[in-house]
Amino acid sequence: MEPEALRRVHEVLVACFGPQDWWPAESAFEIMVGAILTQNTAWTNVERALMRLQARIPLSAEAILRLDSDELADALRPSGYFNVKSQRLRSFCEAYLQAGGLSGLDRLPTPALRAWLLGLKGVGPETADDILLYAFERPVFIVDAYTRRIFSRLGLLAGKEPYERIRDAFERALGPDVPLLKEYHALIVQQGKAVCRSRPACDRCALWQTCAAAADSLDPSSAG
DNA sequence: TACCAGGAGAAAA
DNA sequence: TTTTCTCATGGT
Repeated sequence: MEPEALRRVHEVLVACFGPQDWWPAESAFEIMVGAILTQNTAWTNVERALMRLQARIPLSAEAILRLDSDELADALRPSGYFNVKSQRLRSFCEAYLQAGGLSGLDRLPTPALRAWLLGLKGVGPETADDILLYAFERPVFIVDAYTRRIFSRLGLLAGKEPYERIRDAFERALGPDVPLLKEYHALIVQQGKAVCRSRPACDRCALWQTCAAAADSLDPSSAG
């Protein structure tokens, strides 16, 4: 993964979409809850679920654990997979409190914190890195379906590389720059929504084509 | 009506 | 080890 190519893509995405200022949440704990609820789910549905949950309880691990299981699942219904996600959220809250909450976990070095997250049921690599980057402000790169789609379109990824290989390549190329890593992922999500799965790109990908043209214009080797 | 969305875990091959 | 199946609502 060429660092220069990744920086150029970032320039193009900033030019197309502007600053994103992510993650949309009021607290680190809300980021963690959102990261679990957004698994394979549109963010608008996650927002509905968060609103329903906050209409019932203040958003805290203690309050979630006090909530009846059925009522928790019902609150999460709009985010889909509500039975699965209610169990995952409860087990996350139990482990979170046991580990000393935000301050307790924040004392861990990044590799240990990542290992702790990955040891939780329902937290895979993407969710763990969402939490590490946005809730704990640790320098990790998040690899999601949009990352694979966009960078395979650009010819920079084959698309089926293992998660860790892609993450490592991006982190080495971009360096431990938390604001950059946050913004880059947010921009990828914005761009990813404009890129459909069909090949070659269809009309729905007009925005993507605009960005691709902008990328070409920034690439001195592709002039002409 | 059919497809897709900011995944993860379990089972099957 | 890799692939397939399951979980589920809401928008287009």
